[in-house]
Amino acid sequence: MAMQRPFLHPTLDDVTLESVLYALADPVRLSIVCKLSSGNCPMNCSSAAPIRLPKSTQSHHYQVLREAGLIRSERRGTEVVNTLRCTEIDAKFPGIIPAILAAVARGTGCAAAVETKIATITIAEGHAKD
Amino acid sequence: MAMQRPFLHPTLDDVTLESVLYALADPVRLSIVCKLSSGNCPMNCSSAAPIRLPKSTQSHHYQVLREAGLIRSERRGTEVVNTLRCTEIDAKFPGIIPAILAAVARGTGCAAAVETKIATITIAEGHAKD
DNA sequence: TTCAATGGTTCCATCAACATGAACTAAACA
DNA sequence: TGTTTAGTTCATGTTGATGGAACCATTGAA
Repeated sequence: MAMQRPFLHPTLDDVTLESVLYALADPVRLSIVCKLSSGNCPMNCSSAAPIRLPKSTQSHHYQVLREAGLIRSERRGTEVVNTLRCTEIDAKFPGIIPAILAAVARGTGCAAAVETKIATITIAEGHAKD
Repeated sequence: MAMQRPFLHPTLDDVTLESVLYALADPVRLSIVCKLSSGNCPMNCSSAAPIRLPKSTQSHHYQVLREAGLIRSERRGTEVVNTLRCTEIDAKFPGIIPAILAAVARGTGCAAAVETKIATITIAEGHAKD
């Protein structure tokens, strides 16, 4: 049985500012990074992503984050655990990640809204089924 | 004769972290912001954009920067002068813009490569004509 | 006034990249 | 050998970047 394709992580040299900014410019991905950052420990994909997000969409977002150099992914049995590469990134681009996370934490960034929005949709669907 | 359509600038409240990051995630736009920042004075579109960039492309990028809240544009006769709204943005999202500009200034960001790339193309075209 | 030059904008087509639903796969375990 | 779990891959509609062509407003000269 063929081994599953391994994950590719860019070296720090290959990480570009543009890719990092691009990866963080999406509310879902920003929310994932925030959750990984607040958890401070490896998290599998489902637990770090907003609830009720299609798996394919999750997989895509993790790929973007991984290829931008923001996270490191490792297989553990059936699941994939992800950790932030914040320390490395902060060594190359000092201050950027902390400033962004701080903005989100203050509520001026709207990553929190993703959870709220999805919760709202969930509620609306629940009502629709009534 | 009809007045030219006025520019629309978002209020600081309407500026989102995601839009700001998205706008800065493009090498051309990042290069424009750097040039405006280093100049520290209003600059018209052509002088802030990388050389040899088609006018329609410039126009598009200025629109994205304007709608993200990063620049303010005003008509002065036949030209449009642009200024950074860094002070405002920095009040809402402290530290982000300075950290990004610092990364570019150190050469770890690749916005400078835009000019280099275009200069290379220009040289190559020059050679081709020989 | 009329006319050309300047500096941008708008429209359009093209091509690449992203988001997501449907179908598929590897690993773990009964 | 099922069956469940957790992600991946494929196919497709949507969006964004790019750049050529045509257009518009302002300025300055004849």
